[in-house]
Amino acid sequence: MVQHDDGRRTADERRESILRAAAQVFGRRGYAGATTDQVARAAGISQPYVVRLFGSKEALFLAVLDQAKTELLAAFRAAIAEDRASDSPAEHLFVVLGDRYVDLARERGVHLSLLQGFVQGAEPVIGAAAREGYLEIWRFLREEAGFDVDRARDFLGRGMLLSVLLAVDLPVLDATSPEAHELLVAACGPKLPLVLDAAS
Amino acid sequence: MVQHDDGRRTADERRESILRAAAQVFGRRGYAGATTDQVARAAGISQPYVVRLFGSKEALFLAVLDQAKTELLAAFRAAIAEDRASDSPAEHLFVVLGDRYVDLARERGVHLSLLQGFVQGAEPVIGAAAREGYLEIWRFLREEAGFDVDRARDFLGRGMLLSVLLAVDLPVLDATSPEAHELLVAACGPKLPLVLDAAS
DNA sequence: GTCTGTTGTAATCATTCGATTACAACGGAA
DNA sequence: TTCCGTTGTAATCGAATGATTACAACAGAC
Repeated sequence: MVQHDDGRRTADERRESILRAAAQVFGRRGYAGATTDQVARAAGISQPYVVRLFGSKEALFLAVLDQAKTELLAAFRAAIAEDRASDSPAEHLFVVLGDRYVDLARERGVHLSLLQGFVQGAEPVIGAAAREGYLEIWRFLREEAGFDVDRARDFLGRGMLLSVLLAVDLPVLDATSPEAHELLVAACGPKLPLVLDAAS
Repeated sequence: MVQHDDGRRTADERRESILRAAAQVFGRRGYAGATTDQVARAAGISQPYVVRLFGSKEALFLAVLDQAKTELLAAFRAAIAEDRASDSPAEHLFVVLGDRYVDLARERGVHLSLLQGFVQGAEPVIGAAAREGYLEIWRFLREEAGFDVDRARDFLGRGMLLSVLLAVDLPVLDATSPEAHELLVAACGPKLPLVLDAAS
């Protein structure tokens, strides 16, 4: 048209920024609640282009889930590698991985989009992918992290608690509600400030 | 029309059955993913009547959330009353309330609709109600159940874990995946059979 | 029997949203 | 320059959906 294109990117670059934008939008609104147009605006492109680069809204959501799961496991594996290097007590791994999980809150959208996927168990395609992803995380905790059943369960429980607190957006009440603050401290520990300014 | 009405109920009775149906539908599909028509069919009435008896889809969802929270707290308070009657160690309350929480899985929709509410923190009205509900549960654990911060956090973590497992519908993999079974046993304990046939 | 308030639905409306189509602009190769 | 594949959008379509309206059927009061 009138103005020349000064923002041309390769399709792969576009797909990456769409994935980042979609993780935010799906994470906050959920699969059904989010629109491809919201994703498009967040990525700075038009709605039809989002659909064309991923085929469908469902395919985009599956890609978001896969990327979130991949990032999560990559962060965990990196933490294990470091932990193995410095010889620390085996028990320490529980804390180290927990810290990494909280750190991921900075990566807006990882926890939230994963949880939004888990909550879609009734969807035929998405539900199956979400279940498989959940099992993959469980398998990681049991086999690669070496947690026994009880420890893996406790770890997962702590993780689900933090994820739900982020999803319900409890950080917005941190300053005004002492109980909310108490709960957030209990869930995040000393890393609460990090979570709080990631949420704002 | 041709067939005479043989199913007339009072408006309050209708509201109750709509609430039960809506807890199921919203619980499985989520707020945005569920339609008022699906709720209507599940309740055996027409879609416009659902809207008229509750004003709007949003108001219906808020009513579902409130009812689920009320049922949850009522079950907990009943358990505490029984526990206080028989003199049991204070530590035992953690197990007793946990059992009640798992028992609620029989009441299809309580866990799921609550979780679907928590996941809607970005919605202005629903998000605020969900946060308030979450704090109310936390307050209960701290004040009425008398849990210290760590115990309350662990309890809530166990609860969120179970809720997410139900939401992702992991029970459908129990028979075919040993890992899924292991995870379900870890989360439900000996009450797993109860959860499994509630899910089918 | 008639009148009135309650229960309930069929029809329909306006909006939203994912997807499709047609087309434009740019870039590199020949 | 000409051509063609890639990147991108405007316009639009059709289906789904929450809500509204108009109306029907029944129950109880009188």
